[in-house]
Amino acid sequence: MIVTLDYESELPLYSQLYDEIVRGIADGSLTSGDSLPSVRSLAGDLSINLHTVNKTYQRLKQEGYVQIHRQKGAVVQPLGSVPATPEFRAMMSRQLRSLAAESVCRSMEEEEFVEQCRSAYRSLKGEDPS
Amino acid sequence: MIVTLDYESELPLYSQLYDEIVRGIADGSLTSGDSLPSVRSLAGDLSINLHTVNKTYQRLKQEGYVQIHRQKGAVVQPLGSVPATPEFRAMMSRQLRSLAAESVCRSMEEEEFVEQCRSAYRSLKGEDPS
DNA sequence: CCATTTGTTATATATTAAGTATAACAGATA
DNA sequence: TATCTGTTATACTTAATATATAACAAATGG
Repeated sequence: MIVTLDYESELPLYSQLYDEIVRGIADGSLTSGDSLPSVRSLAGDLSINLHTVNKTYQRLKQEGYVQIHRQKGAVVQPLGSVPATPEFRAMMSRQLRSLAAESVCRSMEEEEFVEQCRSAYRSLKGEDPS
Repeated sequence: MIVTLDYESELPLYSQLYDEIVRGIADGSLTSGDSLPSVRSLAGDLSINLHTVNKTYQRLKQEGYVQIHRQKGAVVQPLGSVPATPEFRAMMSRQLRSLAAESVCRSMEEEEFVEQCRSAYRSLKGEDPS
């Protein structure tokens, strides 16, 4: 799994890393039982601090995406073991409303907006984006 | 237009305020030619600093949502005068991919995901969310 | 048994973002 | 000419982000 970080991004590094790993789980490149690299080795590969990686792993654990064992490291949980909680849905709704508002202001019609969303979803599944 | 700010949010105040105003433009409660409150009066109403409001207005201006005149203040531009630039589409795509990845991990099916997106869009237009 | 690797915890520090507090300036208006 | 407007400048506090070291504890493999 190849991870690239953008130091110019407004998103913090630990957050970018979090996103990439979640994407890996979603698209199947990371699957149940896989171990993530150790915090030290991944930090070394990315040339960032071990605590930054650790913060990412702690968040992944808190959400339930991985379990952390003393020696095996961060182990990916089965896809679907994390429920769509009300908190998640609320967060999703907030973000979607902001995106939708900007899209409306920019004259994006409902169908184009929805198709962008659908294509984002399908791109994870390796399906035809159409 | 009623604006409420959440000091517990991870989003900065100027960003929350930005979102609310864009939403106002999108849903029609703010329309072409309307003047936003002066930075001082809005800051007073919200009990925040004038610079925080000013930062919001500067971003709105930069995006093209408002024009700022010396005495009239921030004047809302016609809906649709801001194009869906490639930069906007890229930002939208990034956010949607993150949302979609988390949704896939949480076993949200494509149709449910897409319907959440559609409903976020429709809620702005006062249409039936179904 | 022992060295190594693992996550974990603890400090300390530097940088930047966010928000506030004041003050002053300049253009427009009544 | 007061008074409103946005604007600019300076200073300050707080919190978030990221880094740098160091040490500890559990598990593994030789």
